[in-house]
Amino acid sequence: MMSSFTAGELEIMKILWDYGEQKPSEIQGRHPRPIKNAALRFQLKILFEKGHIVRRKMGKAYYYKAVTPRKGAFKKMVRRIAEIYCQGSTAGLIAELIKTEKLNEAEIQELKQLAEEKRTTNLAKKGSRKS
Amino acid sequence: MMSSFTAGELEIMKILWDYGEQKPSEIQGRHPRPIKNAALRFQLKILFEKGHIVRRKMGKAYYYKAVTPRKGAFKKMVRRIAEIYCQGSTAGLIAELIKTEKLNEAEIQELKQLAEEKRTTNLAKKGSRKS
DNA sequence: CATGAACTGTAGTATTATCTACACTTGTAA
DNA sequence: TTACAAGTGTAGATAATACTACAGTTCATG
Repeated sequence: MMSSFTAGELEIMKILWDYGEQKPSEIQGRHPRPIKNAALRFQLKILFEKGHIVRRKMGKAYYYKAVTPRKGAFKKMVRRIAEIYCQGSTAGLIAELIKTEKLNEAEIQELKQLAEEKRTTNLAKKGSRKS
Repeated sequence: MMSSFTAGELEIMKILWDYGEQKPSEIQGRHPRPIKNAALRFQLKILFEKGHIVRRKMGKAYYYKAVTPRKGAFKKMVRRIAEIYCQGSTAGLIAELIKTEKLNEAEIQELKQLAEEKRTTNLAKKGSRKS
């Protein structure tokens, strides 16, 4: 569906996002499950053809790098999950998460703090829009 | 990967979650894209075989109903997105959402309120554990 | 400059997801 | 009770994903 990633593609994208430009054997070593070098390279090829990664030759190997940004993929997944479980509302999604996820005291304080910061930032924007 | 849904399966599960027990033609009418009746029924069959839905005959049609709960699927997707984008921390995920999603004044207040309620609930539990 | 470890390209296969076509069945209403 | 609209089951096509095998290429090194 859409331009979202398959499970296998995500495994690889995560490694590229986490560790930056790498050659296949490096990715292979960081892969969460045993995967043959050729199988991995085949998936890299697909990601390359879809435009999610680029590559350049250095020495005798190709080094692969993500071009589709982690944040963009994140946003897409968030929209989707909000769509399916929270009538499309991301605020509703956050509310649901606060209600259902385990959070300790420090984490809750942190979230309240972030919410407050968000509020003042919003107000500042609103103010500047008028001037 | 895992026992999570494919894109097509999710489209159907969402309809079953939203509208309850239905027959294929009804689901077809609510499907987000044009889908042939037989194609839809084929996907229902897969979901049935995987145990995500059940069916019973009423009149001449089978009526399908979700048994896999919406909340469980939600949790699974949340874990996954937290894994990929927030080092597995759901608190980190919530923080990221607060920082990056558009939220209006009322929504922010609501979230702060929820966080506070969560805090007091946590404290209550901690207290009762001692007695 | 020969050699071998490290890479690459690609052809072929298995599996899964999705869709299509079509013939058979059933309930109901005239 | 017959006819037909509404449903059903299923075989087979197609496409995408994932994996395997293997032969060819490249570069650093003795």
